[in-house]
Amino acid sequence: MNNGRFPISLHILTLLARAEGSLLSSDFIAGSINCNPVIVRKEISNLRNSGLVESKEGKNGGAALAKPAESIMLSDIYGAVRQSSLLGNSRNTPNPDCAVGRDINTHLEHLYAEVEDVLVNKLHGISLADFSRQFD
Amino acid sequence: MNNGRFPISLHILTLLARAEGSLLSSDFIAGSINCNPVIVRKEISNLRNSGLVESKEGKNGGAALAKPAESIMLSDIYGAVRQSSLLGNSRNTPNPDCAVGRDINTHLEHLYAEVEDVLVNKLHGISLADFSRQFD
DNA sequence: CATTCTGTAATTAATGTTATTACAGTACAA
DNA sequence: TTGTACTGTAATAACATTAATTACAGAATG
Repeated sequence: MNNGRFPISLHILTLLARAEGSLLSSDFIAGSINCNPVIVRKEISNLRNSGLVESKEGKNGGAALAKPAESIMLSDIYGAVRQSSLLGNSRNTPNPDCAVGRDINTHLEHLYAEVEDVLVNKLHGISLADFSRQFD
Repeated sequence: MNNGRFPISLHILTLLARAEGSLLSSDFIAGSINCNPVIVRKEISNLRNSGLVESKEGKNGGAALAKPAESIMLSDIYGAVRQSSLLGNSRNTPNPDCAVGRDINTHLEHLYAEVEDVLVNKLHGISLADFSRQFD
């Protein structure tokens, strides 16, 4: 994952945590992140699917946390945005006639699972409340 | 890091570990990875700069490990290829007039440093010898 | 019922990554 | 001493991914 989705989602959630329940519009959030509001709405849509955020349409609509910031762990955010393996994958399928090429993807997957496990454990120890408290 | 550099470098090094000192050509290695030999030469050049590999030009040239596979840790490989933060960065600079926007990059950096630390520790516990033994 | 907002699709623009081409230089071996 | 088989590296092109933009239907409010 080397795109901006994790930091953008964390930014959104930090703003929502600090808004303490009042609805924030995608325009306002985009103004803080300095990105396009459609990107914000897409990320909010994703966070909603993960149960972290709820949103309201129409005039005076916007988004708010779906549960207390104390109970949202950074690992939840990571899980919501994760899409590819942490340390990358080669684009081509390795040569099956080579002892290393044949099995490397299996062993890589195993390694990545182990490594991601320690990362997720670490993130599981930090709540959104912890993170957003730093801005006080 | 979401490109293929880590897996490609690990693939190269695994082949070299198993070659036990005999030189492998970039063409041979590229054949196992199934990528372009120039990519292999570039990665080898990078690994050489990190002191993990040595190579010889000219006829019958090629690459070999610069030190025993037992003393090359996966964290060394990670360090050799790492170029961007693990969990990504937003492309735009956030709004400095917003309490969150103003400080989020500082807090993100701090978080990333902590998280990367546990990842590197994990990788530091696995040697290239450990990894390549799996292919026996 | 005009206004302000979300939700989402479709397109374009920007960026990042890998492949390819090209060629100079090195080492070996006949 | 010259042909051959390699590395090293730059420059470019092809491809993939990511973010921005445009467009518009639909929801809630006053």
